[in-house]
Amino acid sequence: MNKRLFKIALKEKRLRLSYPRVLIYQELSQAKNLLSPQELYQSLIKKHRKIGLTSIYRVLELLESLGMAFKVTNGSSVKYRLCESKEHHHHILCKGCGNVVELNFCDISDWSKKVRDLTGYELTDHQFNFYGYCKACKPYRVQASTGNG
Amino acid sequence: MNKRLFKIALKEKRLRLSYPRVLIYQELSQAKNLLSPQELYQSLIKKHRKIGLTSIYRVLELLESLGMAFKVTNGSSVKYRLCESKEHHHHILCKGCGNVVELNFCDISDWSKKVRDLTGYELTDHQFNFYGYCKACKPYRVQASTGNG
DNA sequence: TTTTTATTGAAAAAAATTTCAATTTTTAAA
DNA sequence: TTTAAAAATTGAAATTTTTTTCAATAAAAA
Repeated sequence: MNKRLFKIALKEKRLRLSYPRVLIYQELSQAKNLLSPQELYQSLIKKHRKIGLTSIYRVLELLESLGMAFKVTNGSSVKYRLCESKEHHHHILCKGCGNVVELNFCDISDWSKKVRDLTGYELTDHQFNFYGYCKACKPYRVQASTGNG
Repeated sequence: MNKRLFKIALKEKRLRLSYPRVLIYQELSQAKNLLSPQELYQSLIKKHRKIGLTSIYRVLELLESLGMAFKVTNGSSVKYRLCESKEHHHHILCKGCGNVVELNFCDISDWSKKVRDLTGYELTDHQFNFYGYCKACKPYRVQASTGNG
């Protein structure tokens, strides 16, 4: 997702396009792999950019809340990547290599109705995550859980 | 979910039914509200139980990985509750009061096929979370996001 | 029992969050 | 424009939360 859209998203929420926000956004968008807050911080420091670790955490959280970044928690490791699509979507993660693929479809209508009827809740949003093995990892797969009822 | 099932689950995974595990399980099962690791720890210390904070974190993680507890992250607050059902299920959280309801259904067949066809991944498990407002909070609802595509 | 193996918890380390004064950005006024 | 005022944002330091390490202990198996 490109910088222009970030700018627009910020404007919409009356948030400011500050230097740290741009820095962090750019660094993420250039990254080949998922980045941890620490990696992101070190990477910027190495480039002699003025940035505080606090801002790293804050901006990553902001990007996630805007639906522009995806947070991958793997055990105790936390990493982020920018989303390719600006539309609402879900993700699937490979349990072997950690690769993430975006799923740009979302048929939630049946679910919504069922959930509403069953609980009386008014749905505002949702989050689906899928886990599995990608084509490359499948052959090496050991002891995969089934765990989906 | 009762203690017997915890015992069985541990045995299946060749894990031991240790005193800290039982303690924490019981404390959670008696809790009226969701509990943070710190709350759980303080609560046990007040009752003069011998327990380390490290174990709290470890056992909560264990329970979650067994599908017996649910971790609710709300901003920077982390809380846990025991699941009522031992079957695979999903959750819906109220954005107003934080209440959690279990959703004991899961029609994932369409999704599975779609995801497999689209990505080539072999699915092992998934996690759905829904957010919204419960009946009680609906009238007070302010500025709800739509965010579900 | 004895042996093997898993688990614990204190302490240390690391990660994440909060606080708050200084700074930056935006808006409003001249 | 330029300047002044208002509001949001920053980051260093302090704090809190979470994780790791590892020797001691407890549980299960032999």
